[in-house]
Amino acid sequence: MSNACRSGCPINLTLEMLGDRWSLIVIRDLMFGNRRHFRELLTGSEEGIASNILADRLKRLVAAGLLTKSDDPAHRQKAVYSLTEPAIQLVPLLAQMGAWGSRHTPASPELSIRAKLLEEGGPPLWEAFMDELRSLHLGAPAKGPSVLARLQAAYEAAVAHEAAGT
Amino acid sequence: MSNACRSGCPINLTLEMLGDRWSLIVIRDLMFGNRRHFRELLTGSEEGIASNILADRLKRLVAAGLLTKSDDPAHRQKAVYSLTEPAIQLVPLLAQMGAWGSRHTPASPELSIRAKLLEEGGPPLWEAFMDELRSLHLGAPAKGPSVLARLQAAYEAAVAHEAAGT
DNA sequence: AGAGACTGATTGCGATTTGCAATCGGTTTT
DNA sequence: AAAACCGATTGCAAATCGCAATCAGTCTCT
Repeated sequence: MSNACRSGCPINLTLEMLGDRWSLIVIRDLMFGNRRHFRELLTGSEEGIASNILADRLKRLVAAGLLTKSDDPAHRQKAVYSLTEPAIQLVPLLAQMGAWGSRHTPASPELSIRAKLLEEGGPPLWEAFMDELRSLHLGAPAKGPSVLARLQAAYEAAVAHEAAGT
Repeated sequence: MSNACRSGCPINLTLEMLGDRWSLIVIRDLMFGNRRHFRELLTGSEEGIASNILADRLKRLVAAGLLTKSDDPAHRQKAVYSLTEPAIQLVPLLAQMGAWGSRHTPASPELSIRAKLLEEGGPPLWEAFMDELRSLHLGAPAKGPSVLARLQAAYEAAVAHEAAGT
């Protein structure tokens, strides 16, 4: 993935930075999965990323300025990964990606609930969610009710509804 | 890139389909560069894709239902590649990708003009552009003035302005 | 009709990337 | 002190990438 800088096209440069199979998965888990530590990212997601791949992607994303790495004050051995402002501004991109995937791939209906809610909310909801991420990751003040909790509640309701029979 | 289907998450499935360094470049050129033939895609873009990679991506995108391949009635040897409806619905995703890249990568200012216009236009402009792509690729009737021409004119004006000194 | 250019690919091959398993030294918990 | 946990690192085989050369079929030009 090193840098050849094939062209100055913004779409191309975005692909050079994020266009692989794992980088956006990591960012998705930090963004929607509320995960902060290496181990949470390693075992928490359904996709099963290998530890060396995760280590490599975290290193690259930190180097690219999308994540910061800091020490956990409570546990000296733990590293805490946080989204930076450029990564937080990927919310609209991931929202569109989720919306497209829920419409044009055989995505799980329960997992698509969040994507559809984010899509229906549109830019206003994205902004609220970005504010929330800023407060979670940068210590900025939160302004409204938790978008993350709302998305999660809708997902769990869908799962419960599914489990309770059609 | 074959199919392991790591999870049913819509973001993951979108990445499994499009998350590599070239697939979206090909779609970008079909979408914004008005290219239809293998040779145009091969030599037309700044990034310099290799012919075997292009052949592979075209094959995969056709198999995934994002492109169709048909014979050029004028030149029997030529194949014509067209965007299908699912690919046309990638417009918002590519718009967000361009917007993010123009803000957070060292993208060329001239090449960022189109991305910024698409972003400022928002969903209404995207819809108009998608209608235009449908008319170009599927033979549906066009409804308004050409968005593509407007974007291209803005780009060329920026290049001319740049060439004429600051 | 024949020479040559152009079409969409395909092949060979070396370099890189991927992903799995095992392991590491250090830290915290028991 | 022993065991579990932490964020990685290494070895290795497989897959992928990307460059160059090449291919058979089609079109143009004379």
